[in-house]
Amino acid sequence: MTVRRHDPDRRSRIIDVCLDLIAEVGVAGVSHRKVAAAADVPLGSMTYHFTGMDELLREAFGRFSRGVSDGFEQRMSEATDLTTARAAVVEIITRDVFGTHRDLVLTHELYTLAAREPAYRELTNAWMARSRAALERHFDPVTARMLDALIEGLTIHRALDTEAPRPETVTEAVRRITAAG
Amino acid sequence: MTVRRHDPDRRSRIIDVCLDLIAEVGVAGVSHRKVAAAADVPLGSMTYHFTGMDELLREAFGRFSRGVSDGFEQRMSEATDLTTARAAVVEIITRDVFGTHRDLVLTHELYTLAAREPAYRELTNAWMARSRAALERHFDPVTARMLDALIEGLTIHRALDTEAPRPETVTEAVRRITAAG
DNA sequence: GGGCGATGTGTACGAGCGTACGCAGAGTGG
DNA sequence: CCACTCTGCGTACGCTCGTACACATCGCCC
Repeated sequence: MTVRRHDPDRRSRIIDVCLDLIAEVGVAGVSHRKVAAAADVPLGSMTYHFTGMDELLREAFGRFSRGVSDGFEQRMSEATDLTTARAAVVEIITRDVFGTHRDLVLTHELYTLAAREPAYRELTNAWMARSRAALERHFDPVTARMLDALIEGLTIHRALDTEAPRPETVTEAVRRITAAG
Repeated sequence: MTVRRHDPDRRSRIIDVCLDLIAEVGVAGVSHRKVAAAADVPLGSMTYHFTGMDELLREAFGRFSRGVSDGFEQRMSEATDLTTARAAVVEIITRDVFGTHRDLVLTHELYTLAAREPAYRELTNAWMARSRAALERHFDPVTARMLDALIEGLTIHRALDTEAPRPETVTEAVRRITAAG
């Protein structure tokens, strides 16, 4: 009948496609059938590779948050002193994190899940812990914590507000937070 | 047959119940039928009072965001000088905004919708504009903007992180941001 | 009192969903 | 070349969904 396709990356590809689909239509709009169609795999593959929608979602968001964290750490590891560290934070806010609409949407979808279900909160916890750790390479723990929150807030407002904060505002905010107490 | 119940607040009650339901099971889990059952109205009332799910959701989140904004303005209007204004902001972060789990979840659900659909972004825009205006009663526009973002970030982290930022951290962050440039 | 809009409701239909499950077919040991 | 196993797939079932629509009931005006 149909050619039995032997691609060992199928499971992984399903996860990627699932993320794309979530970004497009939201967690609410995702179904086994749609993912299967988008990934060009038979419906049966869904139940074969994943015990259910929940497992798929958790793996997808795990992959996503790890990816964002990687970028964050990368960016911070390139800084060598206070000045470059500050600049790195500004870069993260204004370019990295939600550089793409996809990332923005996915982040909020994850937060929404995390707000309701503890299982997903483990993902956000790990994510935030890694962010803070990366920031603590250059700032004291308390400042790192504030910075992390500031990054979060500015990025969200940049995305959800019509008039985004101007670059100078971001730079100034980072300066104030990182100014020695 | 069934007693025709004449309550003129039915439409309004449906909206309230819808918000509760969203908080409980998420936008994804809400359906006409569930709302109808929870509000104790016949299924037909749904289509009678609302053209569709979208209208219901938009009205519900409109009511919600207006309510939160009201609280925000209230709190800020009580401040009289820099010290009390700072304290008010701290209060907002640590107690008001997402004092209840319900508010937290609803906010994220709204953000998620806003991230994808412009129609809902109008709600978040208005919300943020009002927040900023309230802050500008006590702070210059640029500082107000930063503060708004900081409030956002700290509140989210307070909700989605296992180890919430300590109260002193919040106070200190507000102090740094509002310190004269 | 009787007719008639307006208001509100019950029901039925078709679409889309997750999941279970029987079965095809490739690989392998004899 | 056969038999058996294990990977992977197609299909069908039962359910929930949004929506349309025919109909009941109320208040009002003549």
